[in-house]
Amino acid sequence: MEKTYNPKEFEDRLYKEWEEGDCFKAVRDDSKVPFTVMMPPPNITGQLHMGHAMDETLQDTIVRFKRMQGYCALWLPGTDHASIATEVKVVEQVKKEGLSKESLGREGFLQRVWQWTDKYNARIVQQLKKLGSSCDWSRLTFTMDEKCSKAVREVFVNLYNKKLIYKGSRIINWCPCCKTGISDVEVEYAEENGSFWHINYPVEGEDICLEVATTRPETMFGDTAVAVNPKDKRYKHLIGKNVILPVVGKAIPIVGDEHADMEKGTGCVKITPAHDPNDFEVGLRHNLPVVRVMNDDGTMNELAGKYAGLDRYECRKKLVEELKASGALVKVEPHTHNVGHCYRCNTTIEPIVSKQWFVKMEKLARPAIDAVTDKKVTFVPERFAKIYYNWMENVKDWCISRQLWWGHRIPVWYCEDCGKEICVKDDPKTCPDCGSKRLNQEEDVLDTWFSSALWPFSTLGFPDDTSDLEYFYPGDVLVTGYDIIFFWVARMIFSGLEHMRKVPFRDVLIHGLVRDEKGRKMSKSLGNGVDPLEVIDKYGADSLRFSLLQGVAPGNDTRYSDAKVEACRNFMNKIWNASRFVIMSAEGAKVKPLEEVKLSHADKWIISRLQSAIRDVTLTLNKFEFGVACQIMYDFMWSDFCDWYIELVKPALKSDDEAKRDGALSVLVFVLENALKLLHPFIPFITDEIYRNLPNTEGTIMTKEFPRYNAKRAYKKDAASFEGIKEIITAVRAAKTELDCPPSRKVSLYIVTESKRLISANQDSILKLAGAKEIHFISSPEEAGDKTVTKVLSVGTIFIPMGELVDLEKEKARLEGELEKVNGEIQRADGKLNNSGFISKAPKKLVDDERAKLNKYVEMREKIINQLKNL
RNA sequence: GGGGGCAUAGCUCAGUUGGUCAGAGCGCUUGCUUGACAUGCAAGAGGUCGAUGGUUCGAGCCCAUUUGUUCCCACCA
Repeated sequence: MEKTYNPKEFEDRLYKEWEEGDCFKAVRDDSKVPFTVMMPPPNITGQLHMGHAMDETLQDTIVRFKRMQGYCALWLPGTDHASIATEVKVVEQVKKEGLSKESLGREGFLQRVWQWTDKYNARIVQQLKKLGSSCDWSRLTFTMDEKCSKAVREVFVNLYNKKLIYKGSRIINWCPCCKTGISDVEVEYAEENGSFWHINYPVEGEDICLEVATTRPETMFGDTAVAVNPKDKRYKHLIGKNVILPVVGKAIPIVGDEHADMEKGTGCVKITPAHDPNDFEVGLRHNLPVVRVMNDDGTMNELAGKYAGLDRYECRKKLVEELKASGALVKVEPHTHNVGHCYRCNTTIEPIVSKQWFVKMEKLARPAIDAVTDKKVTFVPERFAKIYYNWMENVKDWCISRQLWWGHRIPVWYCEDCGKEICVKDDPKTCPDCGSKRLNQEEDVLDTWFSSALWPFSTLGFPDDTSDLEYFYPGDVLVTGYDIIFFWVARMIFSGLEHMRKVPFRDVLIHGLVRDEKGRKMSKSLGNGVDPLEVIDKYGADSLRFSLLQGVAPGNDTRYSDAKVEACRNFMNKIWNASRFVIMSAEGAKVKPLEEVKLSHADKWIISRLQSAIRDVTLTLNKFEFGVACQIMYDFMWSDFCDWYIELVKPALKSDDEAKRDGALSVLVFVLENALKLLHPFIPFITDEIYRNLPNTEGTIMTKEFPRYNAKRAYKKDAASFEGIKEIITAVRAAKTELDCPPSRKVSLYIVTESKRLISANQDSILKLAGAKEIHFISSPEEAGDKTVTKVLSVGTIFIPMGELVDLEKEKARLEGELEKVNGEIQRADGKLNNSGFISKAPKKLVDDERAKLNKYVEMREKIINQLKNL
């Protein structure tokens, strides 16, 4: 093995071996319990970013853990066609060649998108592999694959037949740039400085005007009423009369509607049903005509009269001028308001009435809410369930049609002859009513999330009753960020319930965002994104993975920093070197099973620590507490194993006693091998590379059994008593530092203790690690001489003669400090024990422990006081 | 307007049924070429856990109020 950890040397090689060895493949095995994770399919438009890196690392860790535990673990990968995002990109691309969607035609354009897909699909898969993702690539699914299309049609037709899908005129968010409707969740709001134009609408036949205010004056061409509140005394009497629309000169009615807020502005509202969601509702209540005055590209249509063909903002400018000139414009106020923007191109959204397809949500939402209340689906952390409820309980019908070309085309045909609407799974040849062959398919495609919603079962062969679907559905855990709970998680839950009659997964593990070093969201516009591949190139995939898990609380955002990855890389280096030491020491030695080894206190101690680590890592991983699990392994490897155990066994390794040497080595190898297995789900590459170099191993670590807690090997008592040895060593080291004594100077130790046997047995370790030359057991402090440094410990009291090296004043000060500390402890314990509430109500064990502590401290105090006297 | 999150050592953050929980990493101080590792070793300094009140024998941990900060949803004629 090389001297320093060099991940580049083995990461790609190992991944290839895993893949070629079919280690990721999940094949139905009825002797095993399935464990299913569906990868949230990354968009083919994107590169792998830190958010993916975190998402995939979490999933991979869970899956590797479960796989090693003996589950038939399936991690199914895939990619998403991302209809609008991809279409925008490809339009941009062909634009550079002077082409457009229209010039290419539907077929031609889609061909280009497929080319694009093939290229970038491969790229993202490659990137996922670099991370070490152990997914079953033989099942890689693209949301536009044949099997997904089949599922989409099945579901669409079923919902259509159940009347849960309908076509209707509604106000939708229209993006004039993408020329498609987008769903509410795809709209991003931002504060903008605009104006409030106050316009006078003269009342017909009266000498008064109603003043209305608007932020979008150009929509006045579509006004079909002015509303006032029916309770408003100022205007009540005018209800039923008409106002004259300025510029247009058309008479429109004054209606009474609650929507008009008496407190707000003048209390009069212009009603434009075709261009405002609230106005649309008002229009329905009063049976007002819906007059659309804008084209799909954001220009005004012929109803805008002389402004027809002008862009909406150009029209606004000119119209305002005209209103001003005619005196209709009362005033203009500056006004900041939230304006919706397209999440893809950031163009200002125009609410426009339009014919769209919708999924009726009411009936679907109820069971989906119940599934979470009934704990059939559990959000981790729990608080995200609230966000889910909040949305589900107020969910509106889902607009699923998009005026795009890239996506699943809506399976509805219209008969050119009799006008029949046909919705069927297989392309119809003739009209079932009139037999006509002149059928035209609906132009619109479906919202991307329509196919994503089916992901948990479309990937397994739905609607066919496949063996996989039966075995692997429902999934066990879905891992994703909190930003797509609405878009995706909610829709998968109700889709699973509706079409599979079962929830799609039991747990939803929600993680936070990976932010930049300053805590800002990583974004293209800020240019602060960190490329995971560059990080992997620099530090290795394991370091990146570990840094994304360690110290992160479930559901919380985390900051990326090079410093953190570097710290993790150092940990990898530590593991690497410790292993190198073990492997080098093992050369030529016999590694025996633990049963054949006589175990020392230190051996039992480290094995005991290992058992704790096994127990706690298993426990925390089952609860998805990755941050805690990482910390346990970090401390175990670095502190317990490297800093203590390896140092402790070095003498034995150099010993001439073969049995002793082989024994120590057997324990070293045993502990390391188990630790590597515990670490493998987090850091798969380095653990496997080392594992393959360990004696008596064969093949890859990833298919080995995850360690199980062994109570017999917990050695609780031995482990606890060995802590006393560590205490002595630490105390001597500290004494030297406190007195500026070089650590290399060997000192004599005098010990008053009742644990003589324990200390004798570990004499070599103490001498070596504490830097001592001899240990004398004495029965009274005087035997140590009069000038000593004293350490009062739970295993006994140690005295170190310091001769002239000792600064008496310094030692006195130290002891006084110590005395103060002990006094504090006594006071605390005393207080507790004098509290009758504590004595009577706290568990007996705690009270006893406290009493024991008090006794110990009182004893210590006496000893320290004695020592001070001696000085 | 509705709902969250966060506030713990100089910095970034852990702390999940209230009882060795006051922690880690980085940074800082002091000392170490201790034959796995200076991407290292040893010993340290550093925090009244945002504020106030409450529940409890006992509270970063539970409740109420409050301050600051941040996010999501809704609305904004």
